[in-house]
Order: sequence, then C-alpha cells, then structure tokens
Amino acid sequence: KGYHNVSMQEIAERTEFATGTLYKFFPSKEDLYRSLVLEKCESFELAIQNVLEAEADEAEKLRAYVETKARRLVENLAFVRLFLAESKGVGFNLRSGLDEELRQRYYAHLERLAAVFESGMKRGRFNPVAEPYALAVALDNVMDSFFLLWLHDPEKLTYPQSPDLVLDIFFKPLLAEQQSL
Amino acid sequence: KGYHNVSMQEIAERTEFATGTLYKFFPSKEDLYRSLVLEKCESFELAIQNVLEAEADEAEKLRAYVETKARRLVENLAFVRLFLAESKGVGFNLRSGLDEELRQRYYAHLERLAAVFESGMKRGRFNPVAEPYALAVALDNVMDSFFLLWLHDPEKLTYPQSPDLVLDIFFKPLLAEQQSL
Amino acid sequence: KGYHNVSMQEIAERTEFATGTLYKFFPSKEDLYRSLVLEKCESFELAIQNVLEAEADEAEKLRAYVETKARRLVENLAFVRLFLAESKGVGFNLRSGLDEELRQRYYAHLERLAAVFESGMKRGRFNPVAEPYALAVALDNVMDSFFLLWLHDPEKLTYPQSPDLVLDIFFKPLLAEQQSL
Amino acid sequence: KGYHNVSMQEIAERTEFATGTLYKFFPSKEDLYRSLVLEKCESFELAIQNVLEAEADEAEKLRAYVETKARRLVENLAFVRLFLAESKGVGFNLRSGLDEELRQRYYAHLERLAAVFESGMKRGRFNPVAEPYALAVALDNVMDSFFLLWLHDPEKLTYPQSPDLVLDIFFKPLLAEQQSL
DNA sequence: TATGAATGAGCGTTCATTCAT
DNA sequence: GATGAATGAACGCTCATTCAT
Repeated sequence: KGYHNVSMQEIAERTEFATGTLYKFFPSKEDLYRSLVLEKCESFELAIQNVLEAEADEAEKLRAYVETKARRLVENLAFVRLFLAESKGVGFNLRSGLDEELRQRYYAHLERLAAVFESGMKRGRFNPVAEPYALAVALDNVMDSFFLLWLHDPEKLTYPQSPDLVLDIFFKPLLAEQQSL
Repeated sequence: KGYHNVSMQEIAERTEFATGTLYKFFPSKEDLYRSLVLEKCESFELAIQNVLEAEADEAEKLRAYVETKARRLVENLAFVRLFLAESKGVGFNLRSGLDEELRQRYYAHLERLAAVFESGMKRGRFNPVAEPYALAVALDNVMDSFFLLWLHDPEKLTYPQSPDLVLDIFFKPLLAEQQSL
Repeated sequence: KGYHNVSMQEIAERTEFATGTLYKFFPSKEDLYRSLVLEKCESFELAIQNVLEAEADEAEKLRAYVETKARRLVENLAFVRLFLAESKGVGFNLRSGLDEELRQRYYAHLERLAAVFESGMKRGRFNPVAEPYALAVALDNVMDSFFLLWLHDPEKLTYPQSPDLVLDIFFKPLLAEQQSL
Repeated sequence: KGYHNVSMQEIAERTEFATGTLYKFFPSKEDLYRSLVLEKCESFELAIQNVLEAEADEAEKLRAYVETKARRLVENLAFVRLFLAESKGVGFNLRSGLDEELRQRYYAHLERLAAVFESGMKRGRFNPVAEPYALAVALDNVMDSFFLLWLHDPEKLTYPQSPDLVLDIFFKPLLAEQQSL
C-alpha cells in the first residue's frame, strides 16, 4: 500500500491492535514501517544467504541465487510491490530510498554476492570481467528490474518464469563466441 | 525532497510564488509534480535519443549511450535524487508510483535501446546473447543502480567516472576469452 | 446560483468585465450581490406598485395584484429561484434573510398593500377581518409559498396558473356562506 | 449563523470539541448541519403532529396547531433564526437549499395539516373554500411569515403573542358576514 | 481607466500522536 | 499494560481582493 497511503488507524484495525498499543511497540509510524520492512527483508535475505553460503561451486551458487531470488520475489509479490515498485518503470532503481539501516543490510548482501564472484575469479572459474562488487550490484538489480517490468507488463518479458534470461546476460559473452556455464 | 515530503506552502515559499499562483499553473499538487518530472525527463531522454538514433555503429552507439547517460545523471544530480530516491524511506512514494505516462515514456526509451541491440545482432556485430529488449532493460537499470550506489557511497564504485565498468559487464564475456569492444 | 456558489471570477467572465472592474463598481462581492438583487427587486416591485396605486376599486386592485405578482414570479423564474428558493420546502419564508435595505423596501411594499386593505375596510368594501398590515403580510407570503411549492413540485398545486387559489383563501370565508368577490 | 458563515473551526471552538472530534461524529460539514437541523425539526414536528392527530374537533385541532406552532417558534427562537434567516443576506444559503429529506418531511407535515382541513370539510364543519392542501400551505406559511416579521420588527405585529391574528385570517371571512369559530 | 495575474488568508478535512481510563 | 476517543497541527486547495501595468 505504501507508507503514505496507510494510516495508523488502518494498521491498527488490520493488526487488531489498538493505536495506543502500536505506539507502545514503535515510537512512530516511521519506525513501525521500518520494522515491518526490516523483518520481511530479513527472512527474504536469509533464504538467499543460505544459497550463497552453501557448499557448492560458484557457478552453481549463482544459478541457485538467481532461481531462489526469482522465486522469492514472486512469492512475496505483495510485499515486493510495496517495497520495490516505486518509481517503477522509469528505469530507476528500487534501492533508492532505503534508509540507512536498510542500506547497510543491502550492502552486506552485495558483499556476500560479490564474494561469490570473487572466489570464482580467484579459482579461475570466472573471467575477471569486472570488479566482483560491481557484478554483484548489476546482477541483483537486473533481477529486480526484470521483475518490476514483468510486474507491470507481464507480456514484455518471460521472466521470472525463466531465470535463464538473467543467466544469459551475465554468463554468456555478448561479443564473444558462446561458452556454456 | 520527494512528493509527499513537500507541502505546497513550502514549494510556494521556495519558488517565491503564492500558493494560489501555483494553482494557476497546475491544477493540483500531483500535476505540478508530474509536470516537473515530465519536463526533466523529456530533456533527459532527448539527449539520449539523439545518441541512439545517430548514424553510427551499434557498438559505438552503446558506448556513447553509456557515456551520455552517465554524464546526464551526474549533471542532474539534484533532480535524479528527487526522482529516484523518493523521500527518505523505502516507500515514501508517489501515490501511484510513476504514473502511466512516465511508464509509457520509459517503454519507448527501452524500445529505442533494444533496437540498437537488435540491429547489432542482425548485422552480426553482436552475439545473440539474449532478447534485445531484456538486454536494454538490463543495461539501463545497471547504470541506474551503479549511479545510485555511487550517490550514496562514492567509495564503493568508480562509476560514473568510468563508464567502462558498465561496458565491461555488458560487452565482455564473463566466462569466455576476452574480446575487445 | 446563490451567493456562495458563484465566484467573482465567474461573474467577471459572465459579465465580460474584468474582476478589477467589478471592484471599481462595487466595493465587495456582497455589495455586488445586493445591487443585483436590488435592481431586480426594483423593477419587480415597480410593476406591482403601479397596480396597487392605480385608480380602481380595492377588490380589483387586489385581484390585479395577485395576477401581476403571479405573472412576474413565473416570468422571473430564474431570479426568483435564486432569491426565494432558499430554505425551500421547509415551510419557512423567504423574507428571512433580507438584509436591512431589502427589508426596508419590503416593508414599504407591505405598507402599500396594507393600504389597499385599509382603504377597502374604511370604505366598507371589506370586512375588518384583521389588521390590514397582517393581511398584507399573509397575502404576499401565501403567494410566495404557493409559488415555491409549485416550483419544486408542480404537481402539488395548480398555482400559479390559477391565481384563484389565492383569491379563494383570502376572499372567501372558510366557515361562512359563500360570497363572491 | 447559517451554514456558510460558520467554519468548522468556529464550531469546534464553540462546542469545545476539536475539529477532528467533530469529524468523528459527522462525516462532513454538510452532514453536521443536516443532522442539527433534522434533529430540531423532528422534535419540532413531533409536538405538532401530536396536536394534529389528537382526538378533537377539526376546528379545535387547528386552533391548537396555531397555538402550539407559535409557542414552539418562540421557544426555539435561536434555532429558527439560524434555520430561516440563513445568514445575513438574501441568499447566503445552504448549498442546495434544504435538501430532499427535509423537503419530504415538510410535505408529510403539510399532508397531515391538509387532512384536518379535508376531514373538516367532509364533515361539513368547514366551507370548501379551497383545496385542503392549499389551505395547509397557506396557513403554515402565514404563520412563518408573521413570526419572521415579528422577529425582525416586533413592533409591526402583535403575533406571536396573539395567534388570533392567524385565526382571524383563516377562519373569518374577509368579505362575508362574521361567523365565529 | 480597465485589467487580470498574483495573492494569501482561510477553508474543510485528515491522521500521527497522546493520555485518561 | 492496553485502549481508542480525542486532539489539533498541517495539509491541499479556493477565491475575494489588490495593484502593477
């Protein structure tokens, strides 16, 4: 529904708490909102963290990451809509307005993803195409933007049904001879 | 500052107009906002459209696109911040996200970008890595996300000073032997 | 349209004057309104005054008064609606909100009407049923209320097509043997 | 004071509620006004209805009606002033005059009053001077107009102290030989 | 002089927050 | 502690009025 379009009264009704009780838990509407978002994020990122930190080949990890994230996005459609689907379609990115705490979490997530790229490169499994961190940012956001686009215009992309789309872009060369993952 | 965090009174003060005068120009706050955004977008997209529709090799177009967009983002920092980083929170957003008109414009932009990929593929200049449209979405959003990241933490990425970062990801193979653009 | 539902801008447009010009003529919206109303009233009352002050038998004067007023009401339907049709239907009377000047004019009108009753009584043409002034008030307001009722529910009364309705009530006894005017 | 000339803030101050509280009770200013008026009307009409539906001779009913109404008007002077004398001007009125519900109530009231005239005529107690409904409208409005006149200029009429004034007009012939009620 | 763009006080209404119960 | 009625500041917006042209 979006922060500005829900009143505390509405939240109180929906949650079956009294407004006063809400204020016992959270000092302000903003805090309540942050907590809600944080909680969701936590469970969201946990699932993905498991994938990234599993014992597996880097390439497999990435594939699993893409699949897991895609599934989680679809499964949490309502939340993601609220959370991401801001500035939708204009080509601008969702991480935009994350306030500090959320941003820190996001950074940590990126680090974990970057670590996979880095380890893959170090072990000679990946070409050192670009900084691992940049690759992480790119991969993550491309997924988000595909999802967002699909959310608004399911016709335009086959994602998220086929995570291969993302894999194609990130694991196949654009100007080089083909090479399978 | 973001739509919900500025009052018309504030705008009136800042712009040195009276509130009534604002309403002479724009029928509502939402319209004022839309107009502001639309105008900026228009000039923004125009510059990029020129690049994409220039007489040039596809690869050059893309390189020019990346450079132009990066430059424009930095030059319009204040606006982009307003526009992307809607308010301070995660979802303190426009009532309706960005409305249909903006989305349509964005789609048109994507089509133009996709056309470059497509033509490049048809002419054998690019490998058919993925659907042109998907590539367009990816490229555009990766740039945005790099920019946003840099906006908040200039340390984390060298972008937008070095558009090569983007080019590396999109034009060099990840798992293949190097090949220069 | 009613005082509160028209803006000066609307009046300016309709009258093809500029708002500034309107304020050259009238110091305020209220004054403008009063003037408008006053002017209409004047022409309205003039017609009726002529009738009341004609050289004629009192009974004929009254009949002519009823007929003239009925005709004028219907002819000035739009204005009367604006002017009278307030508090319509609740059984309450229009003279209610007349501000002082209008009230004075109304009083003068009542005096003229009362004079007819008085002279009729003095000359033995009318029974001294009640104070002439009270009769004047009654006659005038009964006409207004009939008109108002008819305005809202033309079905409910045959007035103003048949002024006889009014004449019946005022000139025929309720509990006495009939006597024609 | 009239609908348009009181702001919700004023009402809030006067009633010692906060504006927000007012909106807990009434969804809008218009509703607040309607409710106020409706409530008063209800109690007002109830008293009169009792009189009209009592077991009594028609002539007595009418006399009682005139007396009761006169008394109620005087007793509710403040309200009647607000209600009738809508604001200070001629037509500074309710957005829509009085709305349908009030009109319907008024019509019902008129029917009840007309029924008395009709039954009186049927039973041969009254001369069939005019349609009962028209008589009802006339009687009711004459009372209102007398009251209003007296409200503004207590000198001009003896009403409402002497309801006989109304009775004289309605129950004595103007041009006929006297006949007591 | 006549204009109408500009003004800004004031409107009806909302809703984050408080506090007596 | 939990409640939710009450609060009132602040909002988007209107429009009677002014004044530079």
